[in-house]
This record gives sequence, structure tokens and C-alpha cells, in this order.
Amino acid sequence: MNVQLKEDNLSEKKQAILDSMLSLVDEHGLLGVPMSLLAKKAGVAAGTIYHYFESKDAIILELFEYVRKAIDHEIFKMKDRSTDAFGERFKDLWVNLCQYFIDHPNVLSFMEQFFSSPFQRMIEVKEKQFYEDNFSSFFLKGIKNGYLKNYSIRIISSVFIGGLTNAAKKHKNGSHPVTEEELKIMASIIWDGLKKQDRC
Amino acid sequence: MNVQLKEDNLSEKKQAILDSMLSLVDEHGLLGVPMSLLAKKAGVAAGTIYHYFESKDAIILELFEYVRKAIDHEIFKMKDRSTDAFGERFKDLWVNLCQYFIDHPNVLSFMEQFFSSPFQRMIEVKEKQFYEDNFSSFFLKGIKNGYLKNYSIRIISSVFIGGLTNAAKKHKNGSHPVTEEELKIMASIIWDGLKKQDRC
Amino acid sequence: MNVQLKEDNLSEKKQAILDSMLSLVDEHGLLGVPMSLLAKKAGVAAGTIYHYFESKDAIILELFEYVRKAIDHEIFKMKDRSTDAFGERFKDLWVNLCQYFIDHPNVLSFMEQFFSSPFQRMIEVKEKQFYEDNFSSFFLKGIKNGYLKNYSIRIISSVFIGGLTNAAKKHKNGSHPVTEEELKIMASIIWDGLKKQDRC
Amino acid sequence: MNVQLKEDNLSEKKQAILDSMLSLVDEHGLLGVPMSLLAKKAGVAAGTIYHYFESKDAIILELFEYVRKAIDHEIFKMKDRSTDAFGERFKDLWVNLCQYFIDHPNVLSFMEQFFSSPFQRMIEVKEKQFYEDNFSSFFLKGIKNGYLKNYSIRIISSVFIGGLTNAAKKHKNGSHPVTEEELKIMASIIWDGLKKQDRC
DNA sequence: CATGAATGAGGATTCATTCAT
DNA sequence: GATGAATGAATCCTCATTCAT
Repeated sequence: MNVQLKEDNLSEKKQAILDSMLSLVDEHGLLGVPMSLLAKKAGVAAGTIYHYFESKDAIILELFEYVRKAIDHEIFKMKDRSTDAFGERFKDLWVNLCQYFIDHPNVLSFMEQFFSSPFQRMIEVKEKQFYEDNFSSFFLKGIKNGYLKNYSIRIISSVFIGGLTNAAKKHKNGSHPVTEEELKIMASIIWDGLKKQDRC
Repeated sequence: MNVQLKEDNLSEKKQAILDSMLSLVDEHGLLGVPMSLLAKKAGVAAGTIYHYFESKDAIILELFEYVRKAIDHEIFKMKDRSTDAFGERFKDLWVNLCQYFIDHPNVLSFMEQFFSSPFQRMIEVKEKQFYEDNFSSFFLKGIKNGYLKNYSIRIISSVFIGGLTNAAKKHKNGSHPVTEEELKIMASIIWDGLKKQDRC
Repeated sequence: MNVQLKEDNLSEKKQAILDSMLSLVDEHGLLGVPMSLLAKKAGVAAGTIYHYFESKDAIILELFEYVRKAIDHEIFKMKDRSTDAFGERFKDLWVNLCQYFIDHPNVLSFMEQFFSSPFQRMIEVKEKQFYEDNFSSFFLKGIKNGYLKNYSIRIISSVFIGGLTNAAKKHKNGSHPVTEEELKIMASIIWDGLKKQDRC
Repeated sequence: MNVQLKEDNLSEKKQAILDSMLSLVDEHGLLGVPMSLLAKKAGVAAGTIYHYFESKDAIILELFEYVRKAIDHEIFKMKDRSTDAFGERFKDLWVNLCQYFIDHPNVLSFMEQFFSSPFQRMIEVKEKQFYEDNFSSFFLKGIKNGYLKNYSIRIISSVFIGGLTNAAKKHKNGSHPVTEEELKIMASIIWDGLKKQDRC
């Protein structure tokens, strides 16, 4: 499935370039996409790309912003769908976000490549923490209300996101898919790990 | 720190090439290492590389094997250091492996890039599951003896490894390091998630 | 100092384009000025340039005409300021024209580049001789009246102009400027060379 | 005529590249020579050029050195051929150097383009003064022995070289050639200008 | 075995020019 | 007239690979 990340204030061509890049990165690797191929896929002339972006690096950096915002937005929507119990919301969030990456393998692929590549050195610390930032208020509330263990957001989000991306990658790369059932199990594992233990 | 992964049956030059590649991949990205630079770093002539490897792709693929074996070996050593309690061994394993990646950022960087790149499609499923395979007997014993929840190895190892690599990456990419204290906390969280819940 | 070569029958934009080109040629070289940069400097859109000029070559060719006329005009003004003695007028002319090039380095730069480039092949012989033409009547009078040696205009003007442009270039390119005192000395040397030798 | 500037410690290919560049610069302009054309003319692959030179700019800069040395050498040879009288030697030098440029139009073309282009800013002051330096001892001796007017080397060489290059350019660009007779006349004019005037 | 000069296809990027608005 | 987005050929340069020594 091809991702469609709409941004209103983006010209149609710029959007096409970013979308094309996103899918080509999955296919050819973050550094393996020739501009010529990108131009072809985006349906523009090679030179046109340079009206919208300074360089190839700039495309990747801007694509990161583009994708990050899309994920931000997605998480925002997820958090909205409130279920009563904190634990249920926690697990729903985990499953939904994981499902999002499974449904948008290009997004997953890009983010993973970006963060393990030298490009991640080019962005602000702030930018790298966007997962943490997105969930911090949710986690903090969980801690305050005694649902979550009282550890730093950093630690909690690392456990939350680490398992999640690993599961989505396993689905993407693996020979047999991860079922929804399995996602729910994993979510409950993560939850069991992070929830404030009922003392017996 | 530069990794030194010794393999006895590897010629000195081949070893130098692989080691150089490992560190250059971190610096320049998996697809961003020119053969000329590799030759220079390895202290050999460009042509020499082709005596040891068929092509650039072959280097990356062989480097994967090389690194995989090194990790296998490392895990093997860790598992040896038996502590009595299963839970302690579990957490020790987690902390030690995470620490290994922190101490060998090039290994982490390479593996992460490799698995999120198109190269992962070129290896056997068997190869991708080496974490699972390494831990499967340990996890299976944990399940059998009632220490771990009775889920598939796939799920358990995903949670185990996901949080671990995420933490190590955070350390590598982040502005402030992950402390050993934090690692222990994370290990206990993962353990809490996976251990067979004491019924209350 | 920026040259301002006013021509009444030139549209404001055309003038801006030519003036901008003149200064950019000095900065970037005769063949090193991109149309995009020219457009920016002239404050017009890239497309606009093509309303006024057929091509980039046409701009350079027309700029030559533009600059040539400006020099013609300048020489004309200089010749007007009549001093009594021929020798004085000769030396004044030399110093003034040299000073003009020093004051208008872009003009000097353009002319020198133009005449040493392949572009000079595109203009009429007539156009190339404009220095000679400008001075021919003056030199001829000098010969007729026994002030100047009886050599061809070609030879006389070559000596006159050669030293002059060389001095101005030295000023432009050099680390320390050519003083007015030095200009006067050079003028007197040229004069000594060309004047009809008093026999002793 | 194609110049053949032999330098012993230059590889054959490097020599071919420099020689080809020299003639192409005359044909296409200093900035108008595509690397592809240069490669073709030099009989090497495009990539080969980059084994010998860092960039196109580097070629031009190195070509300047190459040509400068050739001129240095030529002047050195000329100064050797000693004729008795200083004045004769002076005029011979002038004619011979001018003739050299006439015989090597590519050298003239390159030097003129180089010195009127932005490239001249990239070289040391020392490099720019190589004409002065070559002749300074000769001129100084002339001054000391009362043959030449007592002006700075800078002024004397400017007059000497200015007329000379102008004459050679006139020959190169003009519709009809400069005769040897004319060269001798010009030399005597320059000499008359610079020689210590016999008082009458 | 080892070298590194040489290759040339292919890469990123530029830029003169066009044209719909 | 004026714009500037769009073009795509052409430019500079890189780089995986080969091969004579």
C-alpha cells in the first residue's frame, strides 16, 4: 500500500516527490535512490526536483519532517479515541501504532533507515524525541494516577517503542505475518512490564 | 571504540577490509561507503578487495555473517555465566547484550542498517532469526519451568530484543548516555512483562 | 564603484540586465554567469531576459557594443578638453583613459575577457579597431604636424593602448595600487617612445 | 601550431591533458571547455582526468603553472643569447618574446584569459609578477649602467610587456598579421620610451 | 598475491531556454 | 510585458570494477 500523507500547504509536485522518495527508499535503500529514478517515479523532470529541494540530502531531511508529522498526527488521532480504563488505552495505543507501521511499511522502513543512518546526526535532539514527546503527557498521567511505574519517560517510551517497531519490522521482513492476536499479546506484555505491579 | 572481531580462518587483509567496512558504514551509511575509501582505510589497494570479495554487495553480505557470528559468540559467552535464579539470568542477559551494543556501536549501527535496508531480503529467513535462535533454548526452558509466560519464542524474543536495541540506539544517537542503572531498570521492566505473573 | 552607463533609448530593464551582466562578468568570468544569477541581480524574472535578448551570447555581444560606446563616449569627452601643447594632450589622454579603466574595473575586466575569448571572433574587424579609430585623427594630426613618429596608426595605437591596459590591469589585480604619479611617468615614457625624436 | 611544453616529471597522460586543455581554451574559452571534450582530445577516459587533477579549476590553475614555467624557460633562453649593446639586447628580447607569443597563440590566449578572469585571484602575488621577476635583473642592470630611465621595475616592465602582448593579440585576432618589420619598429618605440634620453 | 592506473557508465546537479499564466 | 515553474540536455564528477604489471 502506498502511503498518502496529505499536507495542504505542499505543492502537488513537491508532494509527489516526497511520496515517491518514501516508497523508493524502501525499495532501494536510503542512499540507493538515484535522482533520475525519483524524477521518473514522481512524474517530473530531474531539474524540477531542484526547484523544491536544495539537494538529495535535503529531500531526505525534509522527508523525515514530513513523515514525522504524519506519525505525530496519527498518534494524535489514536489518543483521541478514549477508552475508559488506562490499561486498555495503553494497549490500544500500542497495537494501533504498531498496526499503523504494519499498514505503512514505507513509513516504518524510512524511519528505521533514517535513524540508523548518519542522517540522524543532522537533526535536532528535539526531533529525535518525537515519540517520547507524543506520549509523555499520556505516560505522565499514568504515573501520576498510579497506573504506571514511576520511571522516566525516556525509559518508558523506549520499552514501549522498542518492542513496537521490532514487531512491525518482523512483520515487514518476515516470511509469515504477525497476526492481530499476537499484537495484542505483545501489547499486554509491554503493559505488564510497565504497569504498577499490584502487590500480592 | 573500534571493534575487533577476530576470526582465525580469515586472512589478515580480509579481516582488515571487513573491520574497516564496519566502521565506515557507521560513518557514511550502509550504501555510502566508496570502495576507494574502504581500500584506503583497510590499507590495501582497491584491486585487492576483489581478490577477497566478488563485489561490494558481497562485502556487505559477508560482513553481516561476520558480525552475526560475533554476536552469536558474545551471547554464547553471556549465557555461560550462569547465575542461579532464572530471573536474574534473564535480566543479566538483557543488560549484558545491551551493554555489548553500547560498547560496539559499529556493530549496532551495521545490524540496524542492514535489517532496515533492502539487503535483509537477500538473506535466508534462518539468518534473520539468529537472535531468536540464540535465545530459544533459554526461553523455552523458562517457559517449561514456569518462569516465563507461555508465548511463542517469536513474541518473547521480539519484546526482549526490541527494547534492547532501542535502548542501545538511544544511547548511541542521544545527547546524553544511558546509565547502567537505567539499563537495569529496563531489564526489570522487560522481565516483569515476560515473567509468569505471580497470581495474587 | 558600479558603472553607470546611461543610454537613453534603452529600456530600464534592459539597462539593468546589461549593467548586472557587466559586474557579474568581473566576478564570475565571461562564461561563468548563470542566467538565473543575472536575473536575480538585475531584479527581473529569468524569462524576462529573453524579451530583451535572443540568447546569452546575444547579451555578451550586445554588452560589448554597450561598453564600447561608453568608452567611445569617454574618449570623445577627453579629446575635447584641449590643452595647447600636443605632447601634453597626448599624455593627458593616456592618463585619463587609464584612469577611466581604473575607475571602472568592470569595464576593463569585460573588455579584456571579451577580447581574449572566442567571442572576439564574432565581431567585425571594424569593431575591434575602435581604439585605433577613436585616436586615428588625433594621431594622424600628430604625425602630420611632426609631433609623432611617422608610423602606422596601428603601431602607434598598439603601443599607446597596450601599456595603458596593462597598467590598469596591474592596478586592478595587484596588491598595491598604481598611483597617479606612476601613471604620469608611464604616459611620459609612452610619449617619449612615440614622439618624433629631437635630433641632437 | 600546437605548443609542446615538455616537462620531464609529468606523466604522459597528465601532459596530454594539459596540452589538450591549452588548445581547447583557445577554441572554447577558459570556462567553456567541457571535461568530456577535454577527455576526448587528450585521448583518455573522463574519469582518468580526476586521477591527475582534483577538479576542473585545478586543471586551469596547474595549467597556469605549466605555461608560466614554459614562458620562464623561453625568456631564460632569450636572455642567454647575448648581443653586445644593451639597446640591441633590449629590442631583441622584446621582439623575441612577442614572436614567441605569435608562434604560440594558445599560450598567449590562455595567459590573457587567465589574467583577466577570476582565476587570477587564486594565485599568489609572486606568481602574477613573473614577467617582472624574469626581467628585473636585466632592467636593473640597464638602470645601473645608465641605459634605462631610473624608474621602478614595475613601471618599466609594464610598458615592456603591455605593448608586447597587445601586439601579439593584434596579430592573433586581427585580419592581417603583424610583420617582423613592424615588431622591430614597436621594439624601437618601446626602447626609445625607456632608454635614458641622450641630452641634446 | 597485490597494485593502482584506467575505465566509462551512471550519479547529482546546473542551467539556458520555454511557455502557460 | 512579466513571471517563474518546468524542462531535459549537458555538465562535472564519482565510483565499482577491471587488468596490465
